[in-house]
Amino acid sequence: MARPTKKAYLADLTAKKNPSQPRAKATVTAMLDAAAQILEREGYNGVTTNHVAEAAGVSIGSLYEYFPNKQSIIAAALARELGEIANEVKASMRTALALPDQPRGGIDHWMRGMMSALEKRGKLLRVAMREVPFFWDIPEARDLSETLQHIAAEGRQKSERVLHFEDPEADTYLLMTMCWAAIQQTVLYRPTHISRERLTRTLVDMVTKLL
Amino acid sequence: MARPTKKAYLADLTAKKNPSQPRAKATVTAMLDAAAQILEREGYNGVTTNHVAEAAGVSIGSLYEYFPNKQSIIAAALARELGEIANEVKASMRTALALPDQPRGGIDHWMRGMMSALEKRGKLLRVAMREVPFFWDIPEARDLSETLQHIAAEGRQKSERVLHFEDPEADTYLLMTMCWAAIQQTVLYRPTHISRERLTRTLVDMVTKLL
DNA sequence: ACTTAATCCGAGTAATTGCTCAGGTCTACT
DNA sequence: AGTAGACCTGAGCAATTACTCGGATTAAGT
Repeated sequence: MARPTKKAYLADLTAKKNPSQPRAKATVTAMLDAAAQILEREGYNGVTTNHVAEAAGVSIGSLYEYFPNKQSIIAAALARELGEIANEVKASMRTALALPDQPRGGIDHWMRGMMSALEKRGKLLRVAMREVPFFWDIPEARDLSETLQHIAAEGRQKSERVLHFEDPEADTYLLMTMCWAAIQQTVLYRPTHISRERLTRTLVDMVTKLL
Repeated sequence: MARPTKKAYLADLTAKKNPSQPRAKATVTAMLDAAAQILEREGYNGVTTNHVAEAAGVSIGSLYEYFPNKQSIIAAALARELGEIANEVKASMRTALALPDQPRGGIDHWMRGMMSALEKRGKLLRVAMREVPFFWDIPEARDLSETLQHIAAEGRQKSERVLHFEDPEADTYLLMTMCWAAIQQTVLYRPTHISRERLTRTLVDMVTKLL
């Protein structure tokens, strides 16, 4: 029945049915592409089911063949993107750890890795985090935060250095949080008068100094 | 004309008419209270004009006597809150600078000041920043960011200390951004396993160490 | 008391939009 | 060829909701 029933937040964000034939898989991909594109261009309230279907080149009925509701479509599109970010960040950490000139070189490489992973999807992420009410209910979004924490802990261990504060756990958490937040801030909400490059260097300096 | 006309983002967020009589002033206050309360409780998409009017104890017609559209009501409610935050943060900085035990004592006081200013309005701010599409178009929101930067620059000057990096301007900007982001993170999106107090101490430690 | 303007009312309207359903078409498999 | 089921269609329903407008009520100024 028509509109979302009052409290629409707890709607299930999971898929309804899985496409088995290749034709259907292509259709679903097209749907996710369309959803992401419209979300990025028009904002959350600009995403309408009819619009998504049209942009994907399918009919509304087909949308609801694979997704139980509008939110699950958006959630799926974002989940896909978030998964890729997580992979890139992980890969970036791996190569960073293999680098000489530790810890500075590693940190530098990693920071830039995180930045570029976010930057590629800057517009979409900005909208997602600013406007999508259930963004943090998407499992992949929570996962990304956790992944970052794990990576940070791992990196600290492997490079065999420790923060010279009282409590390594809290310190790592906070440092990671701060770096991630600063990167988000600079990449997603572009600062005006200071160049990206200078910020990166300063950030690396700070972290290095704290280790 | 019913619904918002296609692209609703550039709608004017300014008030329509100013209340002159005290009765009207009370009415407008009630409207803003209602808007804030509903936004906090129901989320952005839960805010409907009829609902706001009802909660404020007035009729819809009266709403549109003072606001040109729905968005301007929410914007006004948030602007009021943001202004108060700015004031509290400024005040906190003033007393921080007057404290003995600089810089550590000052930083500690200031951090806690910012935290409590955010904490008082935690739920509302969380919704506002996560869901309100035009949040950063509200002048008071931009102002707050600028105010923070000014305060940081001022504080650095007055306490006559400098970051030992290459570029004081970028350093101050970034440090401020990071602190603010970390505070937002911890206050608005409560971290699970680490206590608020420990985070505060760690944050103060870090900043102190960097100065 | 009279006028004028400010303030308030609230039923109604026009547009929007998530989603259903009754049926079509295509694919895989026997 | 036949059939089961996967896949797709799209007109239309039902609910929602921002906003208008004609008029009532209250306050201010004289």
